[in-house]
Amino acid sequence: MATTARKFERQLPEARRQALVEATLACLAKQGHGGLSIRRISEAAGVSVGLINHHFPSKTALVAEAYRALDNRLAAVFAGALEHFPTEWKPVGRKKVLKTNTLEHRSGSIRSNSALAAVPAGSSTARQQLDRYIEASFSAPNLDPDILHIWVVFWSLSRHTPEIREVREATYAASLARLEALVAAAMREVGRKPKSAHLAAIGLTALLDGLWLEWCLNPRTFTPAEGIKLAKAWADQMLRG
Amino acid sequence: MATTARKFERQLPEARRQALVEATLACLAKQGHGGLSIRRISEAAGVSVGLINHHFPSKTALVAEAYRALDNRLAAVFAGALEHFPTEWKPVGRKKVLKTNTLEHRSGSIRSNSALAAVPAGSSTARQQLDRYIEASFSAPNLDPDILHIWVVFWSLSRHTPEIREVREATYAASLARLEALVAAAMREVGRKPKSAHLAAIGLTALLDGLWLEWCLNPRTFTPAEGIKLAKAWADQMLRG
DNA sequence: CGAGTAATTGAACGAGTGTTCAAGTTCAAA
DNA sequence: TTTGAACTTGAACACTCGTTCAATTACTCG
Repeated sequence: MATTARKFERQLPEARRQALVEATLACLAKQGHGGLSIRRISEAAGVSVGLINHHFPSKTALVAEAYRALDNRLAAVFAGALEHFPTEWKPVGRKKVLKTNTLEHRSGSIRSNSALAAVPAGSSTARQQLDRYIEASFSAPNLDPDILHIWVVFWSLSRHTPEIREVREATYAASLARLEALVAAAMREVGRKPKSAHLAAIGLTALLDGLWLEWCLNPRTFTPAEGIKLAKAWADQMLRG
Repeated sequence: MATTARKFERQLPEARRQALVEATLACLAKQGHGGLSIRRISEAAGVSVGLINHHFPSKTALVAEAYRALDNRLAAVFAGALEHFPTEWKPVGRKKVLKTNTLEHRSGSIRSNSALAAVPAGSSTARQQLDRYIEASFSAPNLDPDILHIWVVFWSLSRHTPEIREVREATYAASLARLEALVAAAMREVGRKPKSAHLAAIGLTALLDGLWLEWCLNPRTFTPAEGIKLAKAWADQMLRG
């Protein structure tokens, strides 16, 4: 009588780890800091409480992994948004037809950041890519209060949890380096020396983070279009000196 | 035999509430989110666990009160920084001697925000006050990683805790209104209509919050002087359009 | 001084925490 | 079909959590 009724399904460690990371992000999005409990996460993943510590040395390690996963996803979305302007040398005088479109993202795949790093000096598209970057910051799937709030929780954890702090340090440095390269390229386009690119990238990141923060806590404060306007105004000023 | 050895000291509810709020902020600064426990706070305040719920209906109410207290303190520091430029009509051509000084603040007193609201249209000091505001953002006692991090914890709580959310909403609105008045006054000084003052104030607040966030998580990213430079560059751009 | 008010204590409660680990189950390889 | 490695379970452990409340203490007022 129903001898084939399995009580659970074995999975490869890699797949299970990924599912647990996904469940962690889901709990975080739904309940914020309060969602970060072994029992809530294991229930969301449909597994028992003991399984988490079989695949991760500690809860903190799982959270750190979730941080990395979310950052990878964000970087992929940005890279995808930038790829819509191919970084070729030939097609220069291209009109900005794509500007008004809502972006479409492949949200799953984790792709290399080569698109940003490969921005050639003097390319006529760097500024357009910068605009793309800004527009992607205020478009789906990034502009989701639940998702944005996850960053706030990670930030609040990073100060007193070394493992989380290390992830934040590394991901921030990588993200800043990519943006700095883009800013430097845009500066060269307008004939400026990219001396201040580093600080300018820090400022733009801070502005975007600050707008994200406010918008996720109260989306009625400003519209996405206004956010884009503010960030582009910053970019303008950046490129003028 | 020492019959006068009191086991505890009675205090007026108001004083005790204030002490508990202070202990809450101290725990928050020292341990972040993990410091928000009845036992830790009561120990820091030197009282028993039961006393908190005698003076506050719930832990959340105490945290909300601590939020309000911290915001009041911040507003007082800003108001104090602005008062160093008296809002008189007479002394116009004043040189900017005070620019390089490190600020001194009276950190305790909670004063009205009339200083900011009273900025007269066409006053020659509005832009200087704006600079003062920015400088105060990156000077003691504001620029303390432990203190700045408290804001991050409050932000992380505000999304899923209605009582905290209400405090954030109210304090943000008030702070934004003050800054907007200052920005509008500075715009009028340079002959611009203050139409965009509201959005500009949102942007400046976001930039400052974003810089605070990054600096408190990793003070090595940029120096306070660089933070001031970035914010003033934003102000410049703001006043040009 | 003696009585009343209320600030304060601290044990107790029930629920939730992350982690451990022996026992059970699945599935691929022999 | 049997073996065995390891993925999975869930009870158990030793906490910590916020809150309650009867008892105690301090101080004021009459």
